[in-house]
Amino acid sequence: MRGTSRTSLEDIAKIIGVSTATISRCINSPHKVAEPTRKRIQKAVEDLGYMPHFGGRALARNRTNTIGAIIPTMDNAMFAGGLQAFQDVLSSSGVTLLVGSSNYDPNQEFEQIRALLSQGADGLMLIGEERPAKTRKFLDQHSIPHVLAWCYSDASASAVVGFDNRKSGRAIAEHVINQGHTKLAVIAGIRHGNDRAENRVKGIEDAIEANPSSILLGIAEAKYSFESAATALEYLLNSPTRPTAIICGSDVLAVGALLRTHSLGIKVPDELSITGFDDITLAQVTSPRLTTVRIPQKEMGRQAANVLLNILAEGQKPGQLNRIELETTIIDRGTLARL
Amino acid sequence: MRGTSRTSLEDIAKIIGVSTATISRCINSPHKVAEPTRKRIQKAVEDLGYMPHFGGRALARNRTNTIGAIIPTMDNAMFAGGLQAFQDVLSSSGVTLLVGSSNYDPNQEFEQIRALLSQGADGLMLIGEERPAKTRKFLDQHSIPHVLAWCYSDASASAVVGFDNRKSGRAIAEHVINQGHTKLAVIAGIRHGNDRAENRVKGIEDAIEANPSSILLGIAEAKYSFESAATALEYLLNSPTRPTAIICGSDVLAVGALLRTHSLGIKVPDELSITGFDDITLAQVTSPRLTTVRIPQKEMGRQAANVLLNILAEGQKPGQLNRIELETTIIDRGTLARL
DNA sequence: CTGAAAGCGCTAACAA
DNA sequence: TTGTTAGCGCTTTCAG
Repeated sequence: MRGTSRTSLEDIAKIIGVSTATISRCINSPHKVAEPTRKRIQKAVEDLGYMPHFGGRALARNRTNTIGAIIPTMDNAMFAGGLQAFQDVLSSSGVTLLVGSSNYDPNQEFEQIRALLSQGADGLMLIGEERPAKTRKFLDQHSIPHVLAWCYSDASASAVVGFDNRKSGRAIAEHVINQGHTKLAVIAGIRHGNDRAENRVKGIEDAIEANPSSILLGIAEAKYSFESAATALEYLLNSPTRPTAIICGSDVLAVGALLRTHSLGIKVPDELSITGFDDITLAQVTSPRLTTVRIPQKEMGRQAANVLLNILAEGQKPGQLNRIELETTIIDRGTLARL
Repeated sequence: MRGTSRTSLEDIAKIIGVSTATISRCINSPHKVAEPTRKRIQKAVEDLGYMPHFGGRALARNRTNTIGAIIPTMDNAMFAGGLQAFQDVLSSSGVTLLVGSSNYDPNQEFEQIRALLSQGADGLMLIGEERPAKTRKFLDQHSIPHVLAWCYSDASASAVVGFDNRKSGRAIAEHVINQGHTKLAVIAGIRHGNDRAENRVKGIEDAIEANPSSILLGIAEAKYSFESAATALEYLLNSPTRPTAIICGSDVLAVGALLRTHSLGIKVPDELSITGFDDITLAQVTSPRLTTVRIPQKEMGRQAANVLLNILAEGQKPGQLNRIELETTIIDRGTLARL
């Protein structure tokens, strides 16, 4: 129902008696317009609150200065920081960000991709590497400029800015083992269709394999909710041999588990160690505060934006590698005991 | 650099030998096209991965099925839940959501409004009531359909779906007073340009005024960060008379204060009570868990979406009131002592 | 430095 | 049921 009264270039043109071309020029490259004309135009534009019509512009220019990002969820703070940084960089380059969320569902992700492209997104930021062939083919077929974040692989055909989940999983597990733990268990996110969750577990398995004294007593998958993690914890505690450390695939899982230990009267870390992954705000707030793996969210967002802007500006040079690997760091706080 | 190979209606038209109009029809109202033609078209569309060009469509239809939302920050979980709910409703009506963030800055908000409208947003969701005359005039002048959330006022000229911050501020303060506290202090968010923060404080003042036995020892403003809240806490604790309860304008502030009490060796709630506002995840996780005011985020998001879709569909009827007031609830957990 | 005019891809009358 | 056609608002040659 809008458009009833939208001011168009032509309206302004009529009012101040110049051609639409001149006004367009004045808006896009002011220096190409004579000083007095420019002044007049700028005043009119200001007074009328003129905004260029996006559709018209998109049509004429064949690009939109818009980038889409699809994250699995907005519900917890997981992706918020990275997205904010991503957005900040884009804004300062005059690019608008469209955000979609997929709810961790590959089909929804595909639909969102279509929607955002249809909305005119010039490029995309996607989370993680794994997606159905259908989606990959689609991106490929239309040669959609895109960058993957929250993951890293040398083999990626796409531009990628992130960290190696497997390596990080291995690092935290080794750290736990180095503290003297041998009986380990894992609470992982749902791995199906989620390479981050999957690879973190693989990394943990790598570490255990490399340290024959340690054993993996069990892996429980849980949705990213406190309740679900708590259930997983109880399940793991009920195994014949009780683990001394539980490595969690995310902070939300770790905190869910930790909260349940409180109500179960289990002392962390004295009786049980718990580690997280992500280092979201939550991790600083629990008692004891959570030992976890810090992901360089902000950095990732910033760099991903730069890489994508770069691809958009220069085109994806065939030989060019757009892969940036960032490091994660283990943040030692209070939930991991030295045995 | 896209568009090199975008498939257009015309491409398809040529290939299968029908007019662009028929294809357009087939996409927008399939029943208006004969079965066999439809099949052929649908196959071609599928095969070629055709996506309608948003700009062209926007231009021809003069609307975009896109709605914009501008929230103060994506950085903490404050608005995430509401936004997710908002988005869910929109998606199921085939409307795309554009998200912008203003960083609590009225000027940035204004710029974002322009950007989103320029992007073709048919309507907007904005947080809070207070904004510069310039912004209000702009919305008015262009008669932009919009809904305000996170606030409520009978007097609002705009559609509004939210809760009365002042009333809620009063409610939590009265609750604290009813627990026997008389010496109160407040850690508020930055009130300038933020009516939610402002009104919460006003509500607290209302309660104190209505209960002459209680006194307000101080108000400290803090940015929404732990560190900043911690500083505010120390400031308040250093006043000649020490408060027994600190009412905070948000959970982030309350948790920041609470964490500092830990390092200060002050026992909460025995030596000091603290209350929050929002009931974000954080509040369930601290020790003790935070007594706070729950905001019906999801409900607010859902209803705001419905109101806005309704306005868009029917036009803003002059006499019609689009105001929905939701209730907040006090969640009693462990940081408020009975004296 | 400015204007005229040709589209960009799509939809919506209107005709056939 | 389908095709023809005239724009939607903007940018961009190309002339002047």
